[in-house]
Amino acid sequence: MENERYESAIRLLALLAHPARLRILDILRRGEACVCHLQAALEVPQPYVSQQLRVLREAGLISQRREGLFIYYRLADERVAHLLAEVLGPATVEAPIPHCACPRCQETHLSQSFCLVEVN
Amino acid sequence: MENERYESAIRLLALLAHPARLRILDILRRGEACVCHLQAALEVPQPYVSQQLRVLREAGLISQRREGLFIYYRLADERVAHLLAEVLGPATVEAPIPHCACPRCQETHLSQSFCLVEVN
DNA sequence: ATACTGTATGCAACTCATTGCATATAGCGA
DNA sequence: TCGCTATATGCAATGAGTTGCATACAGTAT
Repeated sequence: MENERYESAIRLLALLAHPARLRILDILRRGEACVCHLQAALEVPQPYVSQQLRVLREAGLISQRREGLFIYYRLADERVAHLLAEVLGPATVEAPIPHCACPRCQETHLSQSFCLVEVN
Repeated sequence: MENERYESAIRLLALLAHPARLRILDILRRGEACVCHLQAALEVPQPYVSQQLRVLREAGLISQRREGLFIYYRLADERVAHLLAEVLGPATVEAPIPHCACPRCQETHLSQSFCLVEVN
């Protein structure tokens, strides 16, 4: 079928055309993030985040990696980064997220503090 | 609001994530086309085509031009061509459309016949 | 005027994704 | 083993877009 090209494109576009999923992908294009991180950024219930992550995962757009209790997600489809750049512009620097408890965020907060100290 | 960027992107993506609209835009990126032309290509009722054209028009993605009874539509937003190239690949040559009655199609059919004659 | 053709509009019915929430699972530490 | 935290799943209710169809409008020609 020739119109498989259309169907495939539509599946991809429809996945991006969603507030929560678009924000998730926008965060992930800056690098890995755990669920609690995404939850803190979106300010929505955790099951809701997991639900959208499942949709994106089953579509092959993201992949996951477990590290203890935490599961880190990342982009798995390079088309996504291109599309995001097209519709959102280049990736922006991560805005500070109100209290995310994951170890990675703790590190970031620490290193940021250190940076400030060093510069001063 | 910062998330106006997201909303605007979502509106655009959602407009493309639709079988009829995506095909219409894919045809229009090859150049102008009248409604009867699109109708013949999609093989759907004419009111259905006009309806989707209205959606695209009100979103500013396409513009129109009247010529007698015929109304020719064309892309009006250059982001669309970029996005289509991203998700569909480069524009393909127009496949022959089963009997479209508009003058432009008649011309095309004629010139194609002439071409064949010349080559032979 | 009238008839005809190309295109647009309005609206109801239906479909399907979205969302909320209760609950289940997985790993870790005591 | 038990409790705790991070994450996942299932399912029902809601809601928004899609689709079909009857009809209206706009040019053109006779």
